[in-house]
Amino acid sequence: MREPSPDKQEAILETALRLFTERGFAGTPTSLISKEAGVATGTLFFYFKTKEDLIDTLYRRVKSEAAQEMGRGLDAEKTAKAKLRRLGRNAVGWGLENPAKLKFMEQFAHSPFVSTSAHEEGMSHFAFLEDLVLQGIRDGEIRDVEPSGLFCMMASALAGLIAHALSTNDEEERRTIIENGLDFIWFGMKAEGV
Amino acid sequence: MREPSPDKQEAILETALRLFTERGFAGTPTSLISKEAGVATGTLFFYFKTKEDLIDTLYRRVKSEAAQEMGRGLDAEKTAKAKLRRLGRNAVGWGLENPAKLKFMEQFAHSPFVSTSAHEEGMSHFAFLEDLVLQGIRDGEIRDVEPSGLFCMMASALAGLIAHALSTNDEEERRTIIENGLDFIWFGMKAEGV
DNA sequence: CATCAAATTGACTGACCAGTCAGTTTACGT
DNA sequence: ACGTAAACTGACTGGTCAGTCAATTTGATG
Repeated sequence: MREPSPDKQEAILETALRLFTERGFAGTPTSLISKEAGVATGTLFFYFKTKEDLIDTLYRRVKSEAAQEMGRGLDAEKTAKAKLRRLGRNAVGWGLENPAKLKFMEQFAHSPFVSTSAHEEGMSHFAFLEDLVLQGIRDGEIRDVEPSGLFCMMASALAGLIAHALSTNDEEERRTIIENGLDFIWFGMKAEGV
Repeated sequence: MREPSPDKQEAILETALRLFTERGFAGTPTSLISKEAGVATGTLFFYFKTKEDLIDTLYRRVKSEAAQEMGRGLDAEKTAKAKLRRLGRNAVGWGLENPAKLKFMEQFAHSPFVSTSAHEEGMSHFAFLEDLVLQGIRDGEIRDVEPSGLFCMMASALAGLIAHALSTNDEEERRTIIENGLDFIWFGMKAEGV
């Protein structure tokens, strides 16, 4: 017998991530992925039933990694304000360090040819955020409105912030962009008079 | 002689918009577009040099229409706050009435296979927004930070708001989502103590 | 070492698709 | 009503690509 090689599968996933962000889903043939990953065409289809399966798997991984990274250290903070700031900083930090993964996720999220199930599964990783906001409302720190709306605004604002922060290479300027962006989000959420 | 028929070109553009949002760029063959538009394959390539040319043309149109719609009636408002509220309402209104065009633009914006030139040209339509924010800062209504950052946050927050507003059919709930969302954006931008 | 099942290979296939082009139709000027 | 140039047609082509499969290699196990 012989065990499946995690190396090969890993190489395929890594190569696919890079190529997808460089050339899009439709623009990267599986033949190119396997070639650049140093495996045969058949091997790719041994590890992934179809091209879509490969994309889905990649999405699940990246999304789960992102969620984990963003939640890091949130428990150490006491106030909702501090938690959110930490979350925002984590998110921006992750996005800056993994621009390829970020781009992949954006592309995936807006592509009409991917399964809804993967989308929904991806969202489940962010359940802890819902709690965070609810707790913040209960404590009077966050404006008492429909939490899913706040969550949604925050998420898209964060995505915009990361994209904008990525557009400069000046370290100082970038820091300013991030701080201003996090302020924007916090002022948008906080209860009046806090 | 014979003049080009605006009807045919229009039919192609409309059909392409619908199919692109339903199936993505890569998922819609030109043959299907021409078939559903009721013209021959060759006619599509008579009006548009390539498939990419068709997509670009569509983008330019939609973006320009969106910008015009969003700027509607802004001059009538006096304060930056009122202008922004009006802008936000216009944007959400447009997005709700033209979900296909919105989806198309999102897909386009995140697709790696479209020309950068079209992107940049598209942005030029929104130049008036820059002025709006600058004026607001001068008047002390808006927080005095890098305007492009504010602009960026506002744009992505608006996109998120529209997407969220589209997710419900309950008229009352939708109104609430929009008002809360616009509040989020305004609180994120306004100067403290205004 | 021999065995065997799983991993791996890459040439191949059937489907699909952007774009072409030689021919046909249309409507306008004269 | 005729000539003509542009609009329009759709069968066709050259190329590409997802996925297959028969053959081969690999390595764990007895």
